[in-house]
Amino acid sequence: MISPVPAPNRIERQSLHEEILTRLRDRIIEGDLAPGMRLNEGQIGAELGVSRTPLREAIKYLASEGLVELVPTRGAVVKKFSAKEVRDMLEVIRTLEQTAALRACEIASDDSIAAIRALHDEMQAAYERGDRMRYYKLNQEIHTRLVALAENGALSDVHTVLQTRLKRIRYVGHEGPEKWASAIGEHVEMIEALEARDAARLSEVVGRHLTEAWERVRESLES
Amino acid sequence: MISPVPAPNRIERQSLHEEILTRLRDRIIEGDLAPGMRLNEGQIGAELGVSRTPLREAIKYLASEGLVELVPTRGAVVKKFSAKEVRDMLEVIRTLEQTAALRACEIASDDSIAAIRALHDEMQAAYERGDRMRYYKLNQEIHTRLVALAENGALSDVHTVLQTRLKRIRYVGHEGPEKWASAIGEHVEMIEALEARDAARLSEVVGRHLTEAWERVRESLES
DNA sequence: ATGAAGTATGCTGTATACAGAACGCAGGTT
DNA sequence: AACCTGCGTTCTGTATACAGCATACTTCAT
Repeated sequence: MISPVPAPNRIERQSLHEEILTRLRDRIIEGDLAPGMRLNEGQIGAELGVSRTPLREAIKYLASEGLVELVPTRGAVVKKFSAKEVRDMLEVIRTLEQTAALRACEIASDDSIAAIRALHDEMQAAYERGDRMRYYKLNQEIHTRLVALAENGALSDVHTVLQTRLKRIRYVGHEGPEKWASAIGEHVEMIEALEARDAARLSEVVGRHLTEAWERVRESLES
Repeated sequence: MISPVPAPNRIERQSLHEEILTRLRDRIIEGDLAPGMRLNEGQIGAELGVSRTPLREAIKYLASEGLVELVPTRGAVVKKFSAKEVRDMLEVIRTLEQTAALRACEIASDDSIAAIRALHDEMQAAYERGDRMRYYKLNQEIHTRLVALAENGALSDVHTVLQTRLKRIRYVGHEGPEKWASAIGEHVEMIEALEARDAARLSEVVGRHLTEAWERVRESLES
């Protein structure tokens, strides 16, 4: 049972469809709404304690983000990604992060790099504690921050969209501690290259990191 | 006055919000809905002859595409892009097209390249006729096709989104026949490099083409 | 027993109705 | 004259109502 939205909880004057949007995204990423599953508007609306109108608006937004697919007269279905689609997305992400890496080495301030280093240390700590969720979130955050260093809004936008589409899959793909370890090693290299402003090396490591990411998730996908 | 949607016109079983989506996109690109303009749901709904419900759904979709911005309790506003934002988008597009170019030289079939050549010839003809709209549409189509050659759905997706965001601006930027001419020249080079499967050259030309594109539009933007 | 046709139910797609917030205007006060 | 204040209008945000399509089930015929 999902707890309904408490009325005066949304102090931020956040509109309801926006809150629903976040909730649906989370439920998809967590796998509560599994790929291929049809979204029954009546049922989900009841679970969330909202009417179908703002719910439908949130679904349309998710459709544009690529997390659900709209099937005419049959509503929305949680998007199911093929192995090729995942690989394609990772390839685009690699290109985007490499582009960001080049620019980051030119313009990134010491402080912003230090902030990423701090996140990395925290991530490593989470790894050693075995705190999977925290590790995972920090991992994503580091990649987001790296792209942000390029100070290109459009670049961050498209990167975020693709990262969001893959969140569910990569979350599953990081099961098994041995997979965490290799990812950590690559991250260490990334931070070092960044601190040295070594664009070529950073680009190389980022590329390798995402190739490895593909290897980590590929087995969890049927072609 | 905008002609309302004829009821049985949508034979394709296309849902109404989808049709509205296309219409709104077109009106934004054509400048009928100018940047910064608020979208009055009542008024636009009346003009299109539809109720607010599907209209709002279409607006949410446009928001996710980045063509409009949602302001809480104040509805949607047509997104206004700064010079930097435009430049950033063009830079990402350049990266994407270069990535596509590399892959395209590896896997593109003769037929698919010939198809692009045909589009180019048609575009040149439109140029010589002075048919601006046709020229413009073929120009966009050629770029879309080039990216499609890479056979990477995610790549095409994000490219399309960015291209759509810039459509209005690039349309305006192509005013003045002298600007057409330079763009045509670059296109000729692109096709030749593609036919020769010369990835390095193609990537270089694509990069130059988009740098030029920035020069063509920059003056029409205030910083 | 199996297949086809008709019916019944549930869900989506769209319209309408209602509540609440923001903006404008008028009138009064300093 | 400028500014504050209160009211009214207009618009957004959400809920509800209704129509039409799709699917599943039942029933009948072969």
